[in-house]
Amino acid sequence: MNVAGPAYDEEAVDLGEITGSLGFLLRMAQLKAFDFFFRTLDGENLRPGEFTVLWVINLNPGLRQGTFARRLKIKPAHMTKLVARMVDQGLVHREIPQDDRRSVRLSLTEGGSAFVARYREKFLHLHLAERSDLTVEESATLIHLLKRYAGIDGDGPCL
Amino acid sequence: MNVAGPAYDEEAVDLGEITGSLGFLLRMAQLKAFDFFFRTLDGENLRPGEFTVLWVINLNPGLRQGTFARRLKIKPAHMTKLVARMVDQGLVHREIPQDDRRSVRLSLTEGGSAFVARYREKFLHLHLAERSDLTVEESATLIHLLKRYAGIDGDGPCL
DNA sequence: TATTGTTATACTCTATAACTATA
DNA sequence: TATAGTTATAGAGTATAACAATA
Repeated sequence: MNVAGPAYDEEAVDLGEITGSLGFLLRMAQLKAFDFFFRTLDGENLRPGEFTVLWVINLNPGLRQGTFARRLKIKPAHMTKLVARMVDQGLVHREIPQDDRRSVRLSLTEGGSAFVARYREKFLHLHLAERSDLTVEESATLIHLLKRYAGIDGDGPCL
Repeated sequence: MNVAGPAYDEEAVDLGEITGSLGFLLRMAQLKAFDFFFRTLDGENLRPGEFTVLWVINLNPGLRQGTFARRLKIKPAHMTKLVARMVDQGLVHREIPQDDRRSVRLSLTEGGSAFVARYREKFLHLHLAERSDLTVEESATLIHLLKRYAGIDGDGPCL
């Protein structure tokens, strides 16, 4: 059972068929991606989830809070806290429209736009770093298949 | 009430270049995979992370707690709580070896083995369900690329 | 009555540091 | 001193339900 493995002092751990589990692999891959993220943006006051929200508001100013939340699969209660924090940081502007005063429409402040602009390059550059061990073609395939699986853009009914 | 169609009343949200971000896609994919998981195992007292730990202990009985934790990228403090819970549930057995009494060696109890055996099929069957929208070939490619990216099994130094 | 968002609570996972008991 | 694991604390993310204001 004991083949000459890579780590002599570390006991070898057989993962068995669980390596065929998409859920397991997604978790391990996400840990690696986050590792890249935080290593690259070390010291910056920036978290992946928050930047994504700012990014999408920047591209779609004036849409309702719930619309953003559903699209990014963020729960309403969590979205409230996220938005409140960003408002406190002076990045996001909330507006209650007269035609439906239950709703909240979101847009970025000048500071918010500047924030997105400032980190845009780092964020996009990160995509290359994330792919490190794969070839350019393999990366493109991985991105494509993940989009398909997650139902983003592509063909399906992408609510 | 709103019947047919991909929601005409829902405002369209442009995600822009962030759909090329591996981190973003991994998060969206993981949400979908977890959704499958909990829908398939609805009502069962089973969480993906916990089952994975039991699974790996079952395949490698007697290894040290820290070895399992490092391999599954679980932090020591969290691992302690996970193991304590499983011991309380009568699934896991802890043993302090005489040659190094700082360490803890883990194995499954009879109940633990039975637990893994009982859910094994559901867990493996889930892998097929997870892939739903992709062809068999695409699924295999996705699994392969994720393994490569995450550094699991394959070629690299898989600590 | 239904919907939009908020508040409150709780639990999981993560991060960190201080601690123990061994080595 | 260093290591294996524990304890304690804090924060983010998620889930849920009850709630207010509005439709």
